Amino acid sequence: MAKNKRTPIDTSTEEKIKEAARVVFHRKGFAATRTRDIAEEAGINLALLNYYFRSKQKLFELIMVETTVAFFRTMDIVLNEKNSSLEEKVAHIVSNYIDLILKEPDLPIFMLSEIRNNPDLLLQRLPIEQVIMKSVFFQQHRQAVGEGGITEANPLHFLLNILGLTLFPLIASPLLKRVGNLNEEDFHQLMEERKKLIPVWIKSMMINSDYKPILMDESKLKEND
Amino acid sequence: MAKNKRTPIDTSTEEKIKEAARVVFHRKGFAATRTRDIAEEAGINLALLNYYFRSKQKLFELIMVETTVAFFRTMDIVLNEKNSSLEEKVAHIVSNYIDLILKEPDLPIFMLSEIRNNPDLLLQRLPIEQVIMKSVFFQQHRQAVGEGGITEANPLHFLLNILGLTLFPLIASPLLKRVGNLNEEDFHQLMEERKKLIPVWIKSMMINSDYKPILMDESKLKEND
DNA sequence: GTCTATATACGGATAGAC
DNA sequence: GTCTATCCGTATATAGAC
Repeated sequence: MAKNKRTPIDTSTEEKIKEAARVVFHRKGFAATRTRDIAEEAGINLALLNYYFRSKQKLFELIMVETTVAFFRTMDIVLNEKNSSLEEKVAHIVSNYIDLILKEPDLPIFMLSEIRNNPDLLLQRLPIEQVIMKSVFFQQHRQAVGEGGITEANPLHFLLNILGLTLFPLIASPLLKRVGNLNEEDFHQLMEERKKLIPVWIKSMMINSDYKPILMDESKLKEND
Repeated sequence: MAKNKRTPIDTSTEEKIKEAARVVFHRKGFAATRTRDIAEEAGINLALLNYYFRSKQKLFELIMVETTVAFFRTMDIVLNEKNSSLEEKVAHIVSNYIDLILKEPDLPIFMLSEIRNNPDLLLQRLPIEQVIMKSVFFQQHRQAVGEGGITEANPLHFLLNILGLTLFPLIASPLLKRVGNLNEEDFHQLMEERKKLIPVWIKSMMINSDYKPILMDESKLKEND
């Protein structure tokens, strides 16, 4: 905050290269990306890339970390909302991820590919485990299970189901468009439908139909800001 | 069949290279794979690769086509079973894909990555659309919708839900293992659980609970062998 | 900071001996 | 068919002028 002296619209060369690198790396992955592609995308000279970032590898790691953090922040924010019910959180996760990935279609495959190539390097340092397993979301899940409101005790199944229903069509979108003969417009509409449908499906598959929404935060969770 | 004169256990050099190429391409993708990696994996000399397959590109396309065909054959066989109900087909799809991908963990990300890099080349020629949209599975779905047995009229949602619940945990397995602190054994067990759970979930989320299983083939489908 | 020119390394592919 | 040695294009990275 204190030393943030960048221009409001940060169109500096360094920032242009970073943005271009993000786009190209996301689209083609590390190995298939040439530094020339990035320079061209950024509209700058190739030598400047090394001037600012030393190497392709260093630039990539920078992008990779930023991307991963951003991806999990989307989840972190929703999973730890203080004033929403479990059902509301489900709807938020679905909606936020659909919006995010419709805007950044290359994000999931990029992350999954590159994490696979470097499983430890990226995952060992980030506190993903903490963020998810100790989240308000999981606390609420545990509480609902205790009260007989949820039929499946393993919270991983619960989260996997939400993410599977939400992310899989986005991940497999090239195939889906081909199989269903959908253009971009149709595909977006299908995903908008799923924003409404998935929370309903999750409810009927995992939440007892006669369970009263007493799984509000008020009862158990303290707001310690 | 007629000209199949290969040795029973085909351990020929050509076959060794192909198998090695399959493994390495699946693990690292086209761009990150060096022909030297394949040669090493196969335990043969680098020059032999070009002797048998002319180029890295040609070898890759061979592997890619074989992989894609095999992947969709798994779906094709189940989707067009003549003597199974819709619910049975759901269970078969889930079980078959879980078994397949536990054995070949790199398959999904490999296919999705490479299809993305070359959307037309691979998908335009294969009759994926026909296989899926005109399958017995989809006919049965349509019939069940007509009889009020299924609540969601769009068959794409139906198939996406099955595949999303099944494939997403497999696709995201490195992340899942980290988040849930699962070793390989735990992970396999989780997927075995899902073999049983997913068909039940699908039933409760998309199939009317009081729907009689009259959606058998006998009534409508002809066996025209 | 930004450019041109170039050094250096790496990977795909082939020549030619065996 | 299989090997060794090598060629050659391409991509990363740097030197050095401006």
